[in-house]
Amino acid sequence: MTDPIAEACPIVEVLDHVAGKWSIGIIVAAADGPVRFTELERQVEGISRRMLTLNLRKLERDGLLIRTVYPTVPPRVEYSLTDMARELYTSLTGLLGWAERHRGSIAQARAAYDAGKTPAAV
Amino acid sequence: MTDPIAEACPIVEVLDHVAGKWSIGIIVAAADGPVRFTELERQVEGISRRMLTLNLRKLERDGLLIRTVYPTVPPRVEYSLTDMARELYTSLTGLLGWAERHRGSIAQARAAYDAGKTPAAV
DNA sequence: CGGTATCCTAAGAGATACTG
DNA sequence: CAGTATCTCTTAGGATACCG
Repeated sequence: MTDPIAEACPIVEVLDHVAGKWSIGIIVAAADGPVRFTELERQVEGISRRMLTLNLRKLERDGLLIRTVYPTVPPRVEYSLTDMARELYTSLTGLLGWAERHRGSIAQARAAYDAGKTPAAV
Repeated sequence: MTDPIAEACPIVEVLDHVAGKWSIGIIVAAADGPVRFTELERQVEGISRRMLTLNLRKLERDGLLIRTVYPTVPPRVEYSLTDMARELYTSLTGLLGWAERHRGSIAQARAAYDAGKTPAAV
């Protein structure tokens, strides 16, 4: 089975974890150095505390994030990317770049598509 | 705002459409030529008819797929990638490659993570 | 500060019968 | 063949109060 489609299927599981709405934001936010929980909460805009925690755990479990706890008086927890995640970040930026370049076209395509459907409410 | 995080946020919307569990499979399946509905139903394994339709519409709306209907006696509908989508496919293969290279490590990381948590049920 | 725990709503997703 | 319509169940996700 060198068939790319057959290969893709289980991989999509992996991608599902990695390319999730929030995962990408978290990875990007952690890309340039260790980040603390509250920093993430601020930087990954729109995320709720719950979702942040869940995604953080998921990424940690998948071996993409390292969670370091400093047992100081005000607790300090830092998240940093593993090498694997850094490599992913590279691929991600490709995707990010694509999205950036084409989001205008996508918005236009949507508008055009909708224009051809909705007003047909004869 | 050259801040990559701030930039990433609206883009994630785009990615959300494009990097969805099924979208990737569909794009990959359509990458090497026009594909028919039933072909997709078979190739994107595990997808339900409903989800296939919904995702197909979504991708068409975003200007990533072109839907061509041949008004023949048995209806024939073909889906093919737009140039934009082909470009995306390139970025996607990068991600796919990453996932392929690391899924073993990810599985291991998961096992290790779980091993350190679950048996602690003292 | 860095989370859990809890509650609730909306969206995602499967199955499948029906239709032009 | 290529969908649509429906029904149902499971998650994703938001809000927020509380705790070590």
